[in-house]
Amino acid sequence: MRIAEEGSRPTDRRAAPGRGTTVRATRQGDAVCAALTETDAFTSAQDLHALLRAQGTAVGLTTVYRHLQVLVDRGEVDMIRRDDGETVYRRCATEAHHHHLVCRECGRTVEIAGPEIEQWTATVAAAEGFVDVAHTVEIYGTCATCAAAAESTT
Amino acid sequence: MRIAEEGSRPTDRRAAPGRGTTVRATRQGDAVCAALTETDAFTSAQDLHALLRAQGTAVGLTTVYRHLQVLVDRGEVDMIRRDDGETVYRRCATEAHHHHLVCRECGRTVEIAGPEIEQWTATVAAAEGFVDVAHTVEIYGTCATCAAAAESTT
DNA sequence: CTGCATGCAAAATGTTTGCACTCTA
DNA sequence: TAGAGTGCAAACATTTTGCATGCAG
Repeated sequence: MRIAEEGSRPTDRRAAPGRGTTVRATRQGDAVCAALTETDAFTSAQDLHALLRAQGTAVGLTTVYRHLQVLVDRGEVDMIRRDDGETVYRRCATEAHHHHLVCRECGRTVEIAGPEIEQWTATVAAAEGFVDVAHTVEIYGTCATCAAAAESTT
Repeated sequence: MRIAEEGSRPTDRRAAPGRGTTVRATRQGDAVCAALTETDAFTSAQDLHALLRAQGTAVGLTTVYRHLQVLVDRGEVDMIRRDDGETVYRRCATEAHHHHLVCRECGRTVEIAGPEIEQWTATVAAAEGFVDVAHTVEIYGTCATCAAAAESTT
């Protein structure tokens, strides 16, 4: 069993809290942040890159990845791995622990808090003697809008 | 937003129910099944391949992937995507819907049923107007054994 | 001016596919 | 013997890294 080695590298740099990506304000950094703020859906680095490019803001794919990574490390952005393997990112309203209800059509996402779930996972894990517990809970479905659209098409 | 295209290809072939991988019994197919049955942990195709090879059973990596895919399609094997991107497989006791409590050290897994979770996700999704709902719930932690081992090492 | 940030090209992963060959039924 | 199964090599897709250059502070 392989465990991803967590880099304890000196990424201790912290920029002006509130805005910004890394220590410096750059056109690219702002662009990534902006693009991420504008969309409500979980977006992949590739899509984000294409989006920026189409929008006229030229940013290297590498740079997009790097900024996303920093934002995730900083907890400003949520990251989940889609079933097809792509990693998707989203700027969530709360930095507190929460889960997502994602529309599999349009990607629109609703943040949900579930005290009962936290409780349940903790209980279950404890019952089996597990410690240092974490969990992933994501709900996928079709939102009302997309369902209606599909309906009218059919 | 890209949705993985579900192959509705003519994989309608069904072998003797109970054992087997595909329609024919082969050394490789049996080996993959056996290896999967022997371990209690979620295992990646790569690890499974290495395992078989080390064990003396030469099987191509491609073949391992193909058998795993078939087994998953058939519902005989559970598949989840690890955080680091690798897809891991496991033969579960029940083919019914359930979740997993996975030890992040040794990979040992406990299958858990959570009626309250099913209930909760359905309720939450419905409240937001989502239909055709599915969910993923996995709990990760360190099992008692591994925790004890870590303890004595420290 | 200093050195963080950028981005191209190339490497690394993990997984899938084309195709000729093998072996089961 | 027919064709499912196998496996090598190559294609793929996504993400990461090396390195020379550019720009913010």
